[in-house]
Amino acid sequence: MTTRSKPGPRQRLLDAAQELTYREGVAVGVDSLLKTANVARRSLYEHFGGKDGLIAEVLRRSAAEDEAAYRETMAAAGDEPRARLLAVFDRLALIVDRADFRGCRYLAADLALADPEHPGHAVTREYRANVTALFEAELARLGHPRPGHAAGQLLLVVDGIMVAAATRPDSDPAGAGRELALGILAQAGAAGAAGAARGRIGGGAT
Amino acid sequence: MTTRSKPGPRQRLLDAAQELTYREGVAVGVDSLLKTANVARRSLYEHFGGKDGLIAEVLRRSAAEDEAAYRETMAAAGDEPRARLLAVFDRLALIVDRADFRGCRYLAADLALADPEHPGHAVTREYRANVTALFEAELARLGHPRPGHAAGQLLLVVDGIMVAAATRPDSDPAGAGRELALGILAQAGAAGAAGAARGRIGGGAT
DNA sequence: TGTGGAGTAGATCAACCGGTCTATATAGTC
DNA sequence: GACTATATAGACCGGTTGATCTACTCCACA
Repeated sequence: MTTRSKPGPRQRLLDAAQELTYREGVAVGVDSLLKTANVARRSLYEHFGGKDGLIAEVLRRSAAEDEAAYRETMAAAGDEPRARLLAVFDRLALIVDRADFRGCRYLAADLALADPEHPGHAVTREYRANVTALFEAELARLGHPRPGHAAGQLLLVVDGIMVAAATRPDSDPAGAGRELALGILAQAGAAGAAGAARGRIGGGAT
Repeated sequence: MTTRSKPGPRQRLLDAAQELTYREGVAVGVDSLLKTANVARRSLYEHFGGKDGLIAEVLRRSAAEDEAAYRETMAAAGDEPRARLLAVFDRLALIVDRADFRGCRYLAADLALADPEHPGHAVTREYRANVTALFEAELARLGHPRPGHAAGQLLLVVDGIMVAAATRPDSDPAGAGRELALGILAQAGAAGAAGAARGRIGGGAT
């Protein structure tokens, strides 16, 4: 838009697609993408090979950005693992309350891309694995007895927050989810102090 | 399938659509629905007014069935509210592990139906409200200090289980979710014992 | 100067979409 | 037996989809 060193068709297309596929879903028409990006039809097929390639690339870029945002959020919260993890949920509360929030892009993509061979699925899978690993590292530092399990639980809560925020925003999903996260983190505190006092802690493999 | 008093086109169409829209999403083509149901094209428009009407009706029927399943599960678990609620998550573990599990039908429908005025959205909204109410009633009986809030949390966990099971089934989502549910119920136990002995805790209204 | 790659504009394509139509067949009822 | 409801079969419609193709413009660089 601004007359600033013209970003080039590829960039414009990625920008437009990133926004449109989130707002309207990955089922947006190619024409709509081209028109929004002010890009010739041919450029799409030159740069991305087709709509599927563009969508996959958009998911890749989004995932990289979101992962970076996770890291930044945690970095800004200091060194204490507990504070770093809670900061994630505080940030989630802000995201979810934004007027343009429309749910989780990756979940929507997975549900909308019927073909299980679509390259987008691999991207979303890796994204989730990376976020889980991020959680797990903090939980391990926190001394949680089952960091891998708890990381999965945290991601489950994150997923639940996103879904609840998208489908019934009145229920304060972020607040409810944060409380659940607190419960997960509390197990680390209890286990750290009292060991296996609660008894349920089985094979603690990652 | 059995040659049993021919279910009629309307019923056949509903049956086929209920299965196909779950397996392939609500974006299935009309032709595919008609062919699977062995129903004439015209019958669809006679009975449901169009594809949207059929989808809405399928969602209504599914919601009624699923609500009934919730009630039956709880009824089969006896009278104890805690056992009744945990039975829901035990059943969820079975559902999620079935080979034909493909995520939450209602969430997928909400994400796929771009038009916010689509009649399907009202159905899914009511379904979620009904399930929440079901949870809330048990939590209130359990003496939970914030049954409405906790019910929202339980539904958040249910949503999280469904999403996690659909997107990363290796993470034992049902087990992880059940533990979270236990934590929510535990709050009732703690508050219930103290609250019942000392009198009511604030905000006890539904 | 001029050549070639990149981008644009847009016609065109086959396939498919949901929906309407006519014609025909079947079943139940007076 | 005739009438009417309902269902079937399938041609047909306009619109849209993603994709291919040609023709033209533009600009950097040799």
